[in-house]
Amino acid sequence: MQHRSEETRTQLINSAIKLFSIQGFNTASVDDICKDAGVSKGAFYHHFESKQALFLALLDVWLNNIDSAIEASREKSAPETFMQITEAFPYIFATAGDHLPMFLEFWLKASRDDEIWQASIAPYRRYHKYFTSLIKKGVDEGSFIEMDPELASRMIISMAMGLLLQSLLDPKGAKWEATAREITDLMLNTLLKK
Amino acid sequence: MQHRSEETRTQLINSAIKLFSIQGFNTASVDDICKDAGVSKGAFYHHFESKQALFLALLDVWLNNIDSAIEASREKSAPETFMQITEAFPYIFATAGDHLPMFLEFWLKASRDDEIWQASIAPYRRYHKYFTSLIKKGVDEGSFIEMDPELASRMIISMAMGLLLQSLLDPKGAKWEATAREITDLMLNTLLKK
DNA sequence: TAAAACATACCGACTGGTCGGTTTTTTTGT
DNA sequence: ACAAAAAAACCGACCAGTCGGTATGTTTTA
Repeated sequence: MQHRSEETRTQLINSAIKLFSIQGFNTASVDDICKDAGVSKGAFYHHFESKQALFLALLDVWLNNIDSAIEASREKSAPETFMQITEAFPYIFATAGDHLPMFLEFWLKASRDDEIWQASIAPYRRYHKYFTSLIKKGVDEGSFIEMDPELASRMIISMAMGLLLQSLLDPKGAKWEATAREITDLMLNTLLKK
Repeated sequence: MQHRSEETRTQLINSAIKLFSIQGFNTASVDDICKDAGVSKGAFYHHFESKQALFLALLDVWLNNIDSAIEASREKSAPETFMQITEAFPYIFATAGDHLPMFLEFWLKASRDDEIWQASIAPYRRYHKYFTSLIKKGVDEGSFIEMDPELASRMIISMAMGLLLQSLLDPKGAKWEATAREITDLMLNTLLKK
């Protein structure tokens, strides 16, 4: 088979996402991941230098997914408009919501591991800048109430993060996850529109 | 000494909070905790049935702290008024903000461990009910805009959770943690007041 | 046939938890 | 009041098992 090597690597990453989400980084052992992927330990260390390197590869995959989602939403709506915010959110929810424990796992590890922190923070800054610029534009055009743009964007992102967490925590989680987009819209319309 | 037993237990809990916050539940070993507390392993397992039992004890301490904070804020302001919300937030921020990694640790473990989930969810339900009743009252009295009370309270709690997380994640974390209360007030005043 | 991909066997460090025994505190008997 | 006895608190060596990682051998690919 030609692409066997690539398939092995993909299998390892998929199994890692699955097991890290269920068990967490520490509890899910390398052996577990290999077993789930149907691959030997030797194959694992052929593709990844260490368990930490695998985690960084996972982070890379995840950030690329979000990147694609944002880009897709930018192409769908007119450039640099307020609609981009509401367009982008469903993508972010869909991508992050599927692997929410993994999401938290990233944050926890990033807060304790500088290598992972550095890998995570750059895209976060990019999104933050993106939202900020959009809101600033809205304020300049008079379509939003007067408010510090950075503050406003931070509040919106906070809303999104909080809602994501609540959909994990709440017994009615599924219900709220489904309406997360509507709540965000309501928030945007109520808070920002004049 | 009379209270030696009690002091040993307290020391173990304090060391556990400290090390779990820094290293996380899995990485911080029982030996590490005992060493930090200046106590033997035998003493540890005399006070706690298992490492998991220690974690549940920590959760109990933390929830009691928040309980006290909420109660304190209820006593300070007139009963069942809107002010209680803004009064309570600084306490919640102060209590949770000090041990934010621990905060995430609780959530992660709760999402994977039903025993911890059950221990965590009851107080959460209580606070949620508390906020909901306050907002419902405001709507009835006409001091808030028309809005589903549960939805409104959920948005506020989401804001608070999201802001807490951001203060951990952001390089300007300290700045935002300091102004978290002001942002929440702004949110409340802008979104809910007619 | 050489190199890349994968499998197997193994290592030392470390883990949560146990256990026999010692010290300290409290209760009891007189 | 005071020692004897019982109970609670504490100690630290130790166990069986697991971990991430390595060394070496076998198969597959180009």
